[in-house]
Amino acid sequence: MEIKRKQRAVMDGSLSLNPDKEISKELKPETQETSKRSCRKLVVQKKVVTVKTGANHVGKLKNEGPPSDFWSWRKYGQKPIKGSPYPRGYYRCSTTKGCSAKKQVERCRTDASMLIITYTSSHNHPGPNISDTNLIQPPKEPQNISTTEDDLPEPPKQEQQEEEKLNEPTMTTREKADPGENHFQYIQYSPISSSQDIIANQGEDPFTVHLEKSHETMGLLLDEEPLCYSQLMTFSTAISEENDFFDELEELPTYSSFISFMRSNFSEERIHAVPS
DNA sequence: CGGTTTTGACCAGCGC
DNA sequence: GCGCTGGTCAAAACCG
Repeated sequence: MEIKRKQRAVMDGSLSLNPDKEISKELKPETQETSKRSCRKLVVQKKVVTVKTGANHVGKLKNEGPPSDFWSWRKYGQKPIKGSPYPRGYYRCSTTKGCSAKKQVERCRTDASMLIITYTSSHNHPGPNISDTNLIQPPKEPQNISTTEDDLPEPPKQEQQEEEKLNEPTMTTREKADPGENHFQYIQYSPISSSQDIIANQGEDPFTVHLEKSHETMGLLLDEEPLCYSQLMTFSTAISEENDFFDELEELPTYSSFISFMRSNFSEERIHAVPS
C-alpha cells in the first residue's frame, strides 16, 4: 500500500538502507545485480537500433511507443532525459517472467521521427510464440495505430547534417521506404558487425551518423547493401524457426525485401514494425 | 480479472 | 562531499 512508500520517504531522511529494497534484491538477484547495480559500470550487452518513422507519425509518438518487435514488452518506467525534449521509456520483456531483456526507447533529439531503441541484455527464452503473440496486432502500437493523438508539437527541425561526421562505428543501416507516406527505417549500429551480442558505443551519438546518412539517401537505402550485410548473413543461422513468422507477414507483402533483411539482420532481436 | 501503463520516489554512479 | 542524472521500483489507475 502506501505504507511502503511512506516508509521509504521517511527512511530516506534517516536510514540509508531500506528493508524493502533489500528483500526485493534478494528476490531478484540476477536482474537487479546486472541491470541496476552495474548498469553504468559494466559493459552491458547493448544493441542500439534507430527506427525511422514517417514525419506524420511524429505526433503519435508522444508516448514513445516502441515499434513492434516480436516480443512483448512491459513498460516499467519513463524518465525525462537531460538534453532531450523527449522522455525515455524503459521496457522489459514480459514474454517470460524471468527474462531480463530490456529496451529503452527514446526519440532522437534532433529528429523526432527517429526512435532510438536500445536493447539491453538478451532474452533467456526462445522466441515468442509468433503465431499467437503480437504478430497480428500488438496490443499497443501507438505509432502504427492511428489515433486522434496529435498533441506533440512539431519538433524543431534542426539541421541534422550539422552534426559532425563521427568516426563511424561499423554500422548497419537498413531503411524501409514505405510505398505510402510512412517511413520506417531500421538502423542497427553494430560496432562489431554482428547481430549477436553487440556492444554499442553510445558516447558518440551514433544516431547522428545515421541521420546524416538517412537524409542523404532517403529512399535509396532500401537497396543499399551496408558493408557488413554479408557478415550479418552469416549469423542468420537461427532464422529457420522464424520462417513461420515471416511467412505469416503476408499482410505486409510490400515489405518482403525488408522482411528478408530482417531475417538476416535481426534474427536475434526480431525487431519489427508495421507501418499502418 | 489479469496484464499494462503511469508516475512519483528511491537508489547508485559520476562529475565537480 | 554534494548535487545531478539515469535506471528501477512499486502502487494505483487504466484497459481489454
